[in-house]
Amino acid sequence: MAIFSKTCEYAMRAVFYVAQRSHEGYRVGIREIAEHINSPEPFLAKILQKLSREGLIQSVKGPNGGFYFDTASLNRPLADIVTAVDGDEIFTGCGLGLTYCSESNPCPLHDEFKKVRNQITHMLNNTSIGKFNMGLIKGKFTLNK
Amino acid sequence: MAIFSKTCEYAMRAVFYVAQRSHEGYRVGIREIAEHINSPEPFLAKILQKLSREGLIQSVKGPNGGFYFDTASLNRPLADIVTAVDGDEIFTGCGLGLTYCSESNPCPLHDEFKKVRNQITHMLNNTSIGKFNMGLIKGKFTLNK
DNA sequence: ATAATAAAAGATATTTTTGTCTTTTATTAT
DNA sequence: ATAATAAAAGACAAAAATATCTTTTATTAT
Repeated sequence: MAIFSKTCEYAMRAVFYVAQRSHEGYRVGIREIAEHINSPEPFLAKILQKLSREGLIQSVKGPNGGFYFDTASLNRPLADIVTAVDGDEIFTGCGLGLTYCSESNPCPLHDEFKKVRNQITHMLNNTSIGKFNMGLIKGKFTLNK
Repeated sequence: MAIFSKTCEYAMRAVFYVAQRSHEGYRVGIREIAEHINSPEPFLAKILQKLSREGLIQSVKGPNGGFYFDTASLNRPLADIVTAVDGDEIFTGCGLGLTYCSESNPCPLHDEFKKVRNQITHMLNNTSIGKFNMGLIKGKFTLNK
């Protein structure tokens, strides 16, 4: 088991790729995205449709259409993508899966697990969708395989 | 999506419960465990069978039988349970699900995600199976719902 | 030895996640 | 207006995770 679902992994990779291409002035078709982030094209399409419906990514149909990010969207935190796709369980859930685990009624792992959750929350809130554009353009980072 | 699989959550809760009862000198039947940690009994049985096969938990069949931990097992880290049940992806996997992500070929989240993984690894390696026995006996912690 | 107990093992079922295919709708260029 | 393009939507399929049921095996107490 990975931390994020496949769906969420694909979403994050796609978002970084589209952000980079947006930064370079392009819109990107679903095929190009899927190829570059190594994901199943029709499945990724579903994911991006969902993000699009929620206004997290922009898209236009037709020739020269595709997905892109406007400036406002580029500045959104990655956390918004994760929440849209996987919900907020990762930010708030109990490590042992206990619904009623809380400060006043803690599970054994509560205190230590809170640190993990906080780290994840910090990571996702402090990473904007466009944060890695330059790094990606310069080939500093990988997004496929 | 939670951090750990349902299977793993049940395993961790069960292990803490059995440890506590072991500490009090009892063996515990699968029904009692399932009731106290609020998990489906036959499914939990499968999980404990697996842990038993790997020698992580002790069991005896027949009257007065059940699951328990010997002293050596009580001192094992929770990480061993997680690994047995969910594998080691949570300790080593890339946040974006990239197989070839590494120090030399990092994904955009690599550095930040490493901190998350380290926190999880630390938590699971520094939590022994028997660590919360007294806290559980004194009612300081919850394991059900 | 026998009966009762409880885990182990095997087979099966359901649900969720992941993945695919087809049709429709919107946009653009001609 | 028409044809070409590309996303949106809907229906469907496969795989994995979760859950259940039945039979077998080992142990204990009588």
